[in-house]
Amino acid sequence: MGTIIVSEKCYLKDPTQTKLGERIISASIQLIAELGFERFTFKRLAIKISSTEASVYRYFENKHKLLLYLIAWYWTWVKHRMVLLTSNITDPTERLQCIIKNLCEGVVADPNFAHINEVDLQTIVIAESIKTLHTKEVEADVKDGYFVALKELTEFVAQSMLDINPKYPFGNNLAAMLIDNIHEQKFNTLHFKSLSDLSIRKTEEDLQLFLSSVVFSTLNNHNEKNT
Amino acid sequence: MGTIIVSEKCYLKDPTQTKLGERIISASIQLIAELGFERFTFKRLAIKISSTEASVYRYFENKHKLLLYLIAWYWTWVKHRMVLLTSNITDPTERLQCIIKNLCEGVVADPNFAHINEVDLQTIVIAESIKTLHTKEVEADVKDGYFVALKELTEFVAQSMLDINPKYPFGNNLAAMLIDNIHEQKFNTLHFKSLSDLSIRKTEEDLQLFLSSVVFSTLNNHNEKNT
DNA sequence: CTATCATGATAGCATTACTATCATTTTTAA
DNA sequence: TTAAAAATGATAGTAATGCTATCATGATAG
Repeated sequence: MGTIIVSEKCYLKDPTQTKLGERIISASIQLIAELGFERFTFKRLAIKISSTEASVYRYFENKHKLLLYLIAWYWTWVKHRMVLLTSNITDPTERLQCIIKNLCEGVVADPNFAHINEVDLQTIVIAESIKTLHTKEVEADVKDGYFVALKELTEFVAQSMLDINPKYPFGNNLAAMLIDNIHEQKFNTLHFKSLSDLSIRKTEEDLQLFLSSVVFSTLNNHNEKNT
Repeated sequence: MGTIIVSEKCYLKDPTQTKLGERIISASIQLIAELGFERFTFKRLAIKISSTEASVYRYFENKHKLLLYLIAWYWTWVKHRMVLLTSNITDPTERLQCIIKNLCEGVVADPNFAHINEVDLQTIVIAESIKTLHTKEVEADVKDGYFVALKELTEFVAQSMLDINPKYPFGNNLAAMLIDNIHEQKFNTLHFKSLSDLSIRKTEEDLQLFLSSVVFSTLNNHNEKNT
């Protein structure tokens, strides 16, 4: 059993500590993936887990906070695996290749977390995560630490880029672009096909090809200019 | 007086044809920019223009359709200006430079459309446009033509990229990434600073530097591989 | 075995998203 | 000029949503 620790700010009562809490997490992932965040309500969730709205509110202030929790969990989990996966790769280029490959690939269920369906969770992140950022409260939410997981992953990726080209001035932007665009491209390929040339059969392969070419071309080209 | 034609699907009654329609558009731009789309309601809008909820509903089915209308207007306007601006540039590289520059720059009020505040409208597009795509109904909305304006702009940009390198296989993806990422980077620089290295003083200049380096490096690097 | 805590059950309230109806004003066309 | 038609205003109402409050019940921990 692994443990992913999510900022306490997201919840009123830690859902990992009780049976009900685990049911809330498990069912909300299923429901949000199925209905989309707009149609998801605590009422529906309560019915699904044979509990009550009031009980759900004892764990999460509102559905926005619950979504923040799920997405923070996801990025913490992704970053954790990313660090493990790349820890013994010494060549910076090889490491960044590995990072991009893994970000592009669809996740598979992680047996360490029985009550979390990582595949559905990734579906949620692809479709909904941008909505947690694009709010009027985003600055307060950033300050409150709701996005540390995403920030740490971005910093990790940015650092791996700077390992290849220490003089590159926009590491954070390129890393943020990479992480964000993976979802955009996947989303477009699925739902807005005319904006994408990626093959539907091997989307992830093509995506990796596309994005690593963008990233490495940019990093290397800047190198040339400076040497 | 210019004219921007937006898909009829967006409205029940054409807002450009009446005084009340123009007041609805004008005030909704102001209100959404000010409150954000979530807190914006037809009730509030009606009060602002000294009219009634019922009257607003006679023009737009719901606030989602109104947002689709505003965003379609914006992209139609941007593409229109982009085509004009680049029509007499023959050198493909110069043309793409000009496109990127103009996409990165903040807009200024267009005297041709007195009742539309283009600056506020751009604020809305930066903050909210992604939400019109990330819905469960997106495929139906794409089919219904709500996004033709964005699609046409993307195709135009993609074509300009292929003019530089006809063999580049991901023109639509690179163009979509460019258009989308402009907003993401601006948004991050304003509201999630640790994800961005762009200077706050000259964000647009830096953004242009960053994005044109990404785009041209990618296009040229692919060239090298193929020659 | 009792005090505390987690949950369930139920009620209720304010806001939102929308529809319906009818009165009034404005426009248009004979 | 006037009657019909169209646009808007005024008002009401309904269902769903987001959230809070209260009290009962059942588990559990000291």
